Amino acid sequence: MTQPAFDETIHAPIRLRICAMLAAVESAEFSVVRDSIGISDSVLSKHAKVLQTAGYLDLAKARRTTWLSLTASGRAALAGHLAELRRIAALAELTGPTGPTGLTGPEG
Amino acid sequence: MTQPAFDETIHAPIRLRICAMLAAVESAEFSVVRDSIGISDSVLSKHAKVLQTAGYLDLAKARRTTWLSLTASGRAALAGHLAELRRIAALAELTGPTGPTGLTGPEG
DNA sequence: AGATTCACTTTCCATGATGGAAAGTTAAGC
DNA sequence: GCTTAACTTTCCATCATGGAAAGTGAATCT
Repeated sequence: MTQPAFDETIHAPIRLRICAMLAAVESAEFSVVRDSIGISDSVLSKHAKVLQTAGYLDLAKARRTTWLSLTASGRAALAGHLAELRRIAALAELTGPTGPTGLTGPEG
Repeated sequence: MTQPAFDETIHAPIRLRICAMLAAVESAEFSVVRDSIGISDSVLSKHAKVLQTAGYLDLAKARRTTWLSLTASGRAALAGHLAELRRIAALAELTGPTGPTGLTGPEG
């Protein structure tokens, strides 16, 4: 199974949204992704290129539209990153103060 | 209950770790946080200041050590951010390709 | 008391990310 | 051939981030 691994390429806010969105589908149109996330052409284009360069995204041009899809590697990296986020979040969700370490402050 | 809200201040990798770590306890020593996360003095000091300026972190000096603790506002912001991350992640976890929108690519 | 150490804090500096705007590119349509 | 649609690149300005080193102030030592 997927092991937790923090991935800075995926972590960036916009790229995290792009990846999460694409994870649920086989592929999506450039314009749909752009509008769903609410960013400009140039910004999506640039972030898509970063993901593509990392081997996480595939850009397929069909006629006039470009279809974006995660590669197997991209899906794996996203899964790993989400696992790591859950791991980090789990620390925080031991229901607040006075957790497992029992650390207390100066006035404790 | 906490509503999902993406928080850029918290999202930065190191600050996310700091917040998640502090969420589980009442407070922790500067040096413990620094070593747990594996960063330098100056980096923790600077990130702590960012969180403090945002009203999320409290710095209390007791004798020689500084204790870090999340403020109520910080806990709320972290909870909101984690909720948003879960929301985003949920999109990705509808078990991969061929999700709810049924979008398919050029060869579909 | 003065020197030293500890535990951070700030400054300095260099690099890399990020975004908006505008210009550039290319296939498709008229 | 000219225009349009749909991106891609470039240009530019700003901000974030980190390491190294200098600075600060409260202990502790001699």
